[in-house]
Amino acid sequence: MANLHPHNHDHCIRTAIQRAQTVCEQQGVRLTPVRRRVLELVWQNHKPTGAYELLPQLAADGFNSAPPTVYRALDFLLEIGLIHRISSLNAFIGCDHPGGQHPTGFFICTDCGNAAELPAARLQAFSAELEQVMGVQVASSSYELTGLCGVCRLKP
Amino acid sequence: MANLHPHNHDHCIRTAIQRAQTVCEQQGVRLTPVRRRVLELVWQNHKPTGAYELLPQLAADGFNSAPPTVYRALDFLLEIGLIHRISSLNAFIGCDHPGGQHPTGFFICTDCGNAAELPAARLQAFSAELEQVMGVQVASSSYELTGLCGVCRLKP
DNA sequence: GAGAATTAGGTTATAATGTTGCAATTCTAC
DNA sequence: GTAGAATTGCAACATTATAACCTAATTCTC
Ligand SMILES: [Zn+2]
Ligand SMILES: [Zn+2]
Ligand SMILES: [Zn+2]
Ligand SMILES: [Zn+2]
Repeated sequence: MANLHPHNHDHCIRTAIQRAQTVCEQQGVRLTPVRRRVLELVWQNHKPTGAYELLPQLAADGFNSAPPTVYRALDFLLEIGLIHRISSLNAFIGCDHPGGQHPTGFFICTDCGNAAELPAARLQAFSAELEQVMGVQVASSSYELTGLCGVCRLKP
Repeated sequence: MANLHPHNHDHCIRTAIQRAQTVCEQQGVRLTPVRRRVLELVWQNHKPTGAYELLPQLAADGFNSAPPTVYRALDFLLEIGLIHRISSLNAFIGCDHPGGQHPTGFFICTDCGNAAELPAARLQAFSAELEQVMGVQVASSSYELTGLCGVCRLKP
């Protein structure tokens, strides 16, 4: 929602990094320079970013830049819930409200490319509803929507 | 649901092929031998199937077997809604109720590997709810759940 | 039916995405 | 400081998907 409208994005980045540091301290894991830089790069905008897009950017910053480096950093960030993977795009995006594991859910605008996280509470409720109806036990879920965001709907 | 329990699966396959023929006639497109065989192979069980798994099976049947052949057939079947793509698995699975375009939604059991399509009406309702709440216009959606199915929950 | 237009398939090569295995280094805890 | 764990560097490789270009089959138009 907010992510789909113009805003001070530097604030998004700063907040994301700060939260990441907090989360890492709480969980007793290390936000090393590569991991931190990968997180910043994923947060450079609200568009899902491919792993291979990060390689040259990391290289430009003097970091090692080979697929395993990037994937290890991404796996780490996924593991502790700082980013999500958008599997329909083979891409990654920063999590808006890290701190606890929660279902992956995004709306992605096909016009501007921005993505916004879906309200976790509703996802949770829907997942619970389906568990009931289908008699299954859900362990993880991912909901990916595409279409036009509020801004792009009103463009010429 | 039914797909997750033992059943006469030959019936599933026959039904799927019959429906496919109907859909293709209605839409004025051709269910060629390769396309038909790929559909049968996708329906050989209720587990999502990777494109490259199909190659040797097609070859065994005397069909041409190169990636473009399989991907073209899969693209065709996706296009007219006879199969779905499970992007978290890079795999494909037959559609339970083809005939109209509808959102992709599956529950995949992490123990037995079987997948069952989610109730389309509920997916539709949830998508509409999110459109309202977020002020966006949804064009396509995909919901992928994993966990334990009713059968596997009760195993030792 | 002949010829043009469209659609489908064959073939080769290559792009894009993601992983494995192992050695070298850095960090942590005692 | 030293042992063990975690992290990184590096090279090769595996998997998934597409591009480009051409031939064959089918349908359309006359
Ligand atoms: Zn922002
Ligand atoms: Zn999130
Ligand atoms: Zn069946
Ligand atoms: Zn379906």
